[in-house]
Amino acid sequence: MSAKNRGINMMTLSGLAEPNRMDIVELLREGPLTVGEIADRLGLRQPQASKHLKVLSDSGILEVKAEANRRIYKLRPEPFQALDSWVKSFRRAMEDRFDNLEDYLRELQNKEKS
Amino acid sequence: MSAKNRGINMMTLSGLAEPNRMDIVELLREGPLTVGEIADRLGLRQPQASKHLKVLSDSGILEVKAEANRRIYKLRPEPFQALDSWVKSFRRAMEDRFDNLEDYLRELQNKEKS
DNA sequence: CAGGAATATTCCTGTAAAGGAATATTGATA
DNA sequence: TATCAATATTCCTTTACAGGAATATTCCTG
Repeated sequence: MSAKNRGINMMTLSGLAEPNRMDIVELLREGPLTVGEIADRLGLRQPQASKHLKVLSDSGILEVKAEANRRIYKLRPEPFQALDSWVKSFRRAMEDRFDNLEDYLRELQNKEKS
Repeated sequence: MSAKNRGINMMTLSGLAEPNRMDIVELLREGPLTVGEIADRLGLRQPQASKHLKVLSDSGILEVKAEANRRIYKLRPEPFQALDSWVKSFRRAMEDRFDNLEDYLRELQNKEKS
């Protein structure tokens, strides 16, 4: 019943809003990688890498493929598409209403008269 | 000398990655508003509204215009443009490299032989 | 200039989340 | 099956941050 509808999944944002996780995402641009490689390349300890990867997976940003011993993580397109739509939806707001502060000021003035 | 360069400002993400602040941003789509109106419409207490607005301003997402007693907050386009560029820059990564997990698996196999 | 409205700030408290260290789990291999 | 490599999980501690309540600040108006 909770989990308000916000046009974008907040987990995507909070997932990305942490430096190490952002670095992981940037690294995975180049292609899928194992936990070990991710940790190495970013200078993270393995457990922390695993934890961040879990957060990113739970938020839908990454997916895992188990390959024997290894877990190979890669980016999922969906959250990025969603983020793209969301950001795009601001274009109109930006162009239109933004700089008619004037209108709003006039409104305020009117309300003074009460 | 810190503040790593990440193609996107993390403050934009952490600014947005909080439900009340996201709600404020969504609300301000419709146009600029005073602190009091924002608090009213979102059912926030005035001090919390002010605090969130401060975070959003400091992160560059909002700007303020002082009008006598009131402070009128509105969205700034730049962070949204930046976010748009950043997200767009993933398109190639998505299309190209994503689903050649196969390549990576072969790589891994080769490394086994050492 | 006293009082009130709009907003910001401070202080306190609770909580979520990140890092460190240790350990558990799973799969491959000798 | 004992062992090793790769990864996940747990427990602990510290820290960042959000909300509540109170108070400060600023500006307007009688």
